[in-house]
Amino acid sequence: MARNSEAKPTINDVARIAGVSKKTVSRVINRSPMLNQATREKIESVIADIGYVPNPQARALALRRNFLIGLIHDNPNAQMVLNFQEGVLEGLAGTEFALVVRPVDRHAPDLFDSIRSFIEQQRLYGVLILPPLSENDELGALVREQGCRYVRMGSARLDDAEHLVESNDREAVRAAVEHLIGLGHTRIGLVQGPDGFRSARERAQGFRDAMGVHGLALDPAHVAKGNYTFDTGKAAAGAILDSPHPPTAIFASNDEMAAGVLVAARERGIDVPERLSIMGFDDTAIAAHIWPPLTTVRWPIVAMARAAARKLVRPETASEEQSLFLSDLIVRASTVAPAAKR
Amino acid sequence: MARNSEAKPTINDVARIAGVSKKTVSRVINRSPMLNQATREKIESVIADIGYVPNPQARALALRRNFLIGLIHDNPNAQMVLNFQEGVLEGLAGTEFALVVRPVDRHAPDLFDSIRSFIEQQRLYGVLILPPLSENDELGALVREQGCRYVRMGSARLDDAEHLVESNDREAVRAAVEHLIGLGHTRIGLVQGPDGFRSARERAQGFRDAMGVHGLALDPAHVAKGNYTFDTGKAAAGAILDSPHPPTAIFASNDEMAAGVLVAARERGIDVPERLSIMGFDDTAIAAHIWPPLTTVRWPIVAMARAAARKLVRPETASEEQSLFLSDLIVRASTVAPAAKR
DNA sequence: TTGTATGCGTTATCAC
DNA sequence: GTGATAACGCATACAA
Repeated sequence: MARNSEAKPTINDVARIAGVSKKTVSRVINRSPMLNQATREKIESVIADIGYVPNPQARALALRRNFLIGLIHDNPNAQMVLNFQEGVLEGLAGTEFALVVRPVDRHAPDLFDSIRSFIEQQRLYGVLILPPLSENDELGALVREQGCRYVRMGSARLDDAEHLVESNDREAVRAAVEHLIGLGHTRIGLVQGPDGFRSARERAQGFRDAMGVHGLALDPAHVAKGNYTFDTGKAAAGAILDSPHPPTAIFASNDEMAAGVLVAARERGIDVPERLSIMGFDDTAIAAHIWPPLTTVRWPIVAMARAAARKLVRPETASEEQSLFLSDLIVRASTVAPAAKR
Repeated sequence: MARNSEAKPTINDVARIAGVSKKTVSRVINRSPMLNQATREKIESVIADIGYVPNPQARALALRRNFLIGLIHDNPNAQMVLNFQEGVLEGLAGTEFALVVRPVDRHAPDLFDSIRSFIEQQRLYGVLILPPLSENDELGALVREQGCRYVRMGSARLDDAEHLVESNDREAVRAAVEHLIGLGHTRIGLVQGPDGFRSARERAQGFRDAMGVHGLALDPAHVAKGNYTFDTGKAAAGAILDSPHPPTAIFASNDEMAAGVLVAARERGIDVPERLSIMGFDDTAIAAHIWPPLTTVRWPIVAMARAAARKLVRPETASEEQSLFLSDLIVRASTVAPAAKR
C-alpha cells in the first residue's frame, strides 16, 4: 500500500517476499492458466501489499512491442478531436495502452517525415488517423511500411474494414436535404467544403443526389465553396445570398460554415429561419449554442473512436468490430417551411 | 535509409558496422563531449546510413526514467484543451518527449485512484494538470508523493513558480468590466461560474472589484450562478433579465455561458447589443462565431502551455520560465454604450 | 505446477 | 578516448 520509498518495487521484490521465482510472478501478471490457486493468491496478496506495478518499459522491451498508440490529426475541429480522444480512451479502458497525441500541419513540407519519425521514435504499437489526413493513401502506405498498425477514420470506404471506421456522409446529407425538400424548399443553396476533403465531396454528392431524386435544379449561383471555417462559410453564403434569385434554404457542409451563413444572412437583414433556413453538419457544440439553434447531422464520433481503438488493439477481431456508422438528422429551429408555403 | 527488413537496427548493428563498441555509439547518441571527432563522424554516418533510431523503451529502462509526460484534464472546454495540447507540443519540440493524454471525470468516485494508476502504470516523467483539476491541492500532493514532476495551470497563485503557470483572471475581469463602465453602464449583471472553480471565484472577485472601485452597487437580483455551460448560462441570464430592473449589460464568466445569455435575451425580445451588452471570457471559437460577436477576454493559452511544458522537462530552469501570463480584452460588437447614453 | 538461464536494447562502471 | 561487463525489469525456452 505505502509507496514512500524512492525505488518502486519490482518483480524481484514480489518474488523474494512471496518466496517464489520471478517467472511465477510473471505468470500471475500475465494471467497464465497453469498456476496453483494458493500460489496465485499468495502472490496477489504480496503484489497488493507492496503496491507492485509492472514496469511498462521493461515489458515493452522484453515483448518487443509497446503499449502506446498514437493519434495523428490535423485538427479539423477541436470538439471532434476531443470527442474522438474520449472514445479512444473508452475503447482502451481496461487495457494497458496509453494514447499519445500528435497534432500535425498537413501543409507542412516535412509532414511525412515528421509522422515517420514520430512512429519510429516512440515505437508506436499502432496509430489512429483522423480526417482529412486519413484520406491520404500515401500516408496509409507510409505507416504500413513502418510495420505500424493503423485505423483510419473517414467519410467513405477508404480502406478495408480492418483498417477503417466509416461514416455515411453522403446518405446522411441526402436524407438531411430531403428534409428541407419535404418542408417545401425548392431553391436550396450549397456551401461546399474544400476540394482536398473526401468528406466535402461526399457531402456535396449527397446534396446533389437529393436534388436530383426530386427533380430539383441546382442553380450554379447557389453553390459556393468554403474551407470548413466560419469566415469562408460567411463569404460563400454572401455570394449565394447576393445572387439574383437567392435560395430559401442553404445547406452548409459543416456547422462552423453554417454559423458563417447565419451571420451573412443577419448582415443582409435576412431573417433566419423565416426567410432562410440553414442546415449544418457535425452537430458540434456551436450548433446548439447559436440562435436559432442549427438543424444539423450528428455522427456518432465517440462510438466510432471506441471501435477504432478496439480494432487497433485487437487485430484478431478487428473485422468483427462495427465499421460503418450511421448519422442522425438533428432537427432544430433553423429550418422551417419557406415563407411561400406558410 | 531503407528500412524494409522486419527488425529495426539496434545499437549493436551500428557498433558492429562502425567497428566500435556500443558504448561509443551510446556516447554519440548522448552527445558525450569526450569523443574523437573522426570516430563521431564515422558513427553518425553509419547511423544515418542504416536508419538507426534508439529504442526509447530500452533507454527508459536503463535510465530509470522515461520520456512521457501526461496531460490530465477534465475537459473544461474542447478548444482550450486542444490549444493547450498544441502549446505543449511546441514546448516539447526538439526533445524526445511525447504527450500522453488522460481525460478524467472529476466527479468520478475513483478519480484519485485512476490518476494514481495512470501515473504509476505509465511511469510518467511528469504531468501537466489543467483547471479545474489543477486547483485541487490534494491532487498536487498525490502526484508529488508518486515522485512525479508536475506543473499546474491556474487562474491564481496555486503553487510555487516552478510548478505553476498562472493567468491573472481577476485583473483581466476588472479591466473588462471597467470597459463596460467606461461605456456608461451602471447596472451590470454577473453570471458567475460554479463554486468549485477557482477561476469562477477570481472572475467574480474581479467583477466586484471593478464595481466597487467605481462606486457602483451590485443588485443581488443581477447576480446568478451557472456551471460554465451554455444551458446554465441561459438559465442564469433568464433570472437576471426577468428581475424588476434588469441590467443594461451582463458579464458572463465564460463564453459558453455568454452565448446562453445571448439566447436568453433573444427569447425575451431584448436586442443585443442595443438594449443589452454582453461580455464573455476565454475567447473560444464560439465568441467570434455568434451574432453579434462577443466582446471577451483572451488569455494566451498556447504560450502558457509552452511554458508549462518547458518547466516540466527542464526543472533546472523551471523558475526562470515565465509564470504569470496577462490576458487581453477583445472588444467586439456585443458591447456598446447603453441606450440612455446614446 | 514451478524454476533456471538467457535475451530484449540501452546506459553506467570502471577499467585500459 | 575507448571498450568489456554488468545492470535495468520483465518474458520466453526449456527443464525439472
